[in-house]
Amino acid sequence: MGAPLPRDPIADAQRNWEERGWSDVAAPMAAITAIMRTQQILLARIESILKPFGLTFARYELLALLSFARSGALPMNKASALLQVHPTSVTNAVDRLERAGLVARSPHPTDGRTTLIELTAEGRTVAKRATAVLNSEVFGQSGFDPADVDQLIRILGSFRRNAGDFTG
Amino acid sequence: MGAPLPRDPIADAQRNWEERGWSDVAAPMAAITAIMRTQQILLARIESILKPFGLTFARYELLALLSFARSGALPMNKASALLQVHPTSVTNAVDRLERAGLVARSPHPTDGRTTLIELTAEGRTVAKRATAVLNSEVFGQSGFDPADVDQLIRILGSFRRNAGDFTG
DNA sequence: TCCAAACCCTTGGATGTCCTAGTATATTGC
DNA sequence: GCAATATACTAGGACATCCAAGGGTTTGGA
Repeated sequence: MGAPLPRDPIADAQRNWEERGWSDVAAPMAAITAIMRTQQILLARIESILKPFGLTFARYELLALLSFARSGALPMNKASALLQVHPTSVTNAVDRLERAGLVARSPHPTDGRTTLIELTAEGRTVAKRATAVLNSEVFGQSGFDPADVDQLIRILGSFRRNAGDFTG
Repeated sequence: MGAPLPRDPIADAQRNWEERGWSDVAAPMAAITAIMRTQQILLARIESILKPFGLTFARYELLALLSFARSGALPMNKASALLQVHPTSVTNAVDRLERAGLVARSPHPTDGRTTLIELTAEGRTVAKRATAVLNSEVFGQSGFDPADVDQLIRILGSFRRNAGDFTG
């Protein structure tokens, strides 16, 4: 977006917090703000990698999820739950993926309320290729030290559990 | 959004990656996905706290930034650089904050291209109140262990530096 | 001096997310 | 068996983010 700043703006914010007498919450504020910014950076990287495939991260996540489903199909509400996004976001993603010919909607055999999303052959191919590039270009060059990756998984996993994402 | 899942969907994804022979990138994939999800959770918490003030996180960040500026005013491009967002996002936020009477645009005294954003008296008051609630309700109850907060600041700070956010 | 290049902000368009409501189908309870 | 409640998906609206383009202002080199 722009040239690197001469100073870390989040560290500056943390100092500002401390100077105002909010030392007790300055560090968590900095950590949370850093998570926000890191997500933004990672998302931009991922989207730039997926752009040639005509995918966004939201659509890729859905494709990837379907590719791991035994039957290659999932009910919309299941996808919504597993991806932890609002049902309308799934509707949106499926609309676009369907128009691109990567997934297809089909009625649930026994529950008339439910719609199944199924990968098409092309969808499976695109998912595979996109994953390969993502693995080599993003996940394989995450910029995180291996030990730090473990720390992140542990810390954020604990946070997500406490936030009510899962119970396991 | 929904009830807690019986299993951690990100841990499942990591297992799926490993089973497909992508063990070398399974952990970074899980860590990155966890960052995405954590950001989503935190953003939702913050936005729900800010809603009564008529603010979103993007607008709050701009208000907070202005409240720490010596003169209480900043050029748009400076705000864009410090918040690390696209200039059009700042335009958008300023439009809404200005309509709400919390900031005011004024021409730069010497550079005709530049627009200064300035906090109004009400903007300063709202920023102060919103910060107080955010400190007590979010940052003060982040759900992160203090030691983990330090880890996050270190790990993500290093990542952001490597990503080109800052050089200091 | 003067025009091209650089810089600043805004407009318009595409996407994603959530919320609220509305329609259709299932399930439950009387 | 039928009405009330719950569940599943979709439509429309509000926001935020980014990109591409356009119009105005400054700067800098020929």
